[in-house]
Amino acid sequence: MTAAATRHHIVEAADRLFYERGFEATAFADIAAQTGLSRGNFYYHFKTKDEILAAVIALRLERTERLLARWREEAGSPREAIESFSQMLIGNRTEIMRHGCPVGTLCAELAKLDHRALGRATELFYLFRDWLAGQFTALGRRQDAERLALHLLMRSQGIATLATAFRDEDFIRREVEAMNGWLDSECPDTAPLPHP
Amino acid sequence: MTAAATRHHIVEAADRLFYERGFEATAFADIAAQTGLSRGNFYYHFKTKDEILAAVIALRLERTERLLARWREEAGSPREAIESFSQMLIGNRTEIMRHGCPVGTLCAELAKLDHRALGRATELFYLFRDWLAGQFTALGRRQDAERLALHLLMRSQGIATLATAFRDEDFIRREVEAMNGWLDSECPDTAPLPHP
DNA sequence: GTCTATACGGAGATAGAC
DNA sequence: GTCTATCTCCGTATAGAC
Repeated sequence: MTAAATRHHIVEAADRLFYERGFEATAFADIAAQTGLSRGNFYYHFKTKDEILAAVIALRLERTERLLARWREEAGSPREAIESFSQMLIGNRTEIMRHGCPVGTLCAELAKLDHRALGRATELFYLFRDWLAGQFTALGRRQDAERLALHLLMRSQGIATLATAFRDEDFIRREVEAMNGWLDSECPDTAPLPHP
Repeated sequence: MTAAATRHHIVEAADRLFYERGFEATAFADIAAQTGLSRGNFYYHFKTKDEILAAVIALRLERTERLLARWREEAGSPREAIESFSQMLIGNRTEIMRHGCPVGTLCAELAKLDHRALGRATELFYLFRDWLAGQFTALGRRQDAERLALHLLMRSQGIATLATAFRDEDFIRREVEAMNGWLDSECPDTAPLPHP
């Protein structure tokens, strides 16, 4: 295996563990168990645990950019693109009920740790915000596109947090419905036709 | 100092530190520094760190019950009582921007740790939910009181999470306004009169 | 009740063989 | 590049003096 491949392997395992258990609670031993590598080997690829965190955030940023690009390509309209966002909560409901939103929980943990990487992690939110704002702009809401985008982000975070505490799948579905209803009321001309 | 007083002193310090830094990231040494007690002394009052956590959650449950009772007493109407809830986000904005919501971030951390105390921590959410549902019932919305209550809780969590990541006070104020606007639309007959 | 001293394990990190 | 062995520090928890 090449160095780059091993490195990527480590980052992928860390990515999942940081999400499932949290950054601090994840030990090198956990990553070692996941990857089948020895602890000592990590230090050939990363000098510190913080460097692994930085690589994980970079990976998430790349993936998020690709995801958003795909949503835009596959959507027939900005409205449909936005609904890809809200549908994500349903598609990922199992993981969300167990570990919350990967972005929100990482930022929350880093904020408490007063960790220097918080700013970088917040970039993940900015990606979603700017992408959503772009869709609202395309819907003719250029003036308040950012406000609308942040409102959707806010709702997604609230849904994820409560879903984790309550472990309630119906709650997620109901609130995603309400989110789409809010979209209808804000952008009525884009609302999908009701079923006949 | 009596044993009960010392115990309470420990729990209060742990309460603050668990909120500010998180449960796992808080060490006995931190609590010792806060209280002026020695590490060894803790074990006279609590057998394990988990017992301190249980005591912290119990303290928060008591305090929350008292807070909700006070809100109800001081409010001139159920609608005013509900607005005490949304106003809390503004009153506590500084702490929220630094450490998030004490309830949401604790539940999120315990969920990731797969900690047995998660259920007990979730009781904090249930207190707010049931209290809010009670206000909606008093407003004549008995049928969907719980749904409305969870929606408000959801928004409070989303606001807190984004406020922590973005460190944006204006965002909080704007979303609290939107929250009150949502209240107006759901319970129009209770809406306060617009300023003349 | 509170202290000091200490056990014990696990964390991140390093050194050097292969 | 990857391993094993090891270092050091810090975490929770215990023992026992006062």
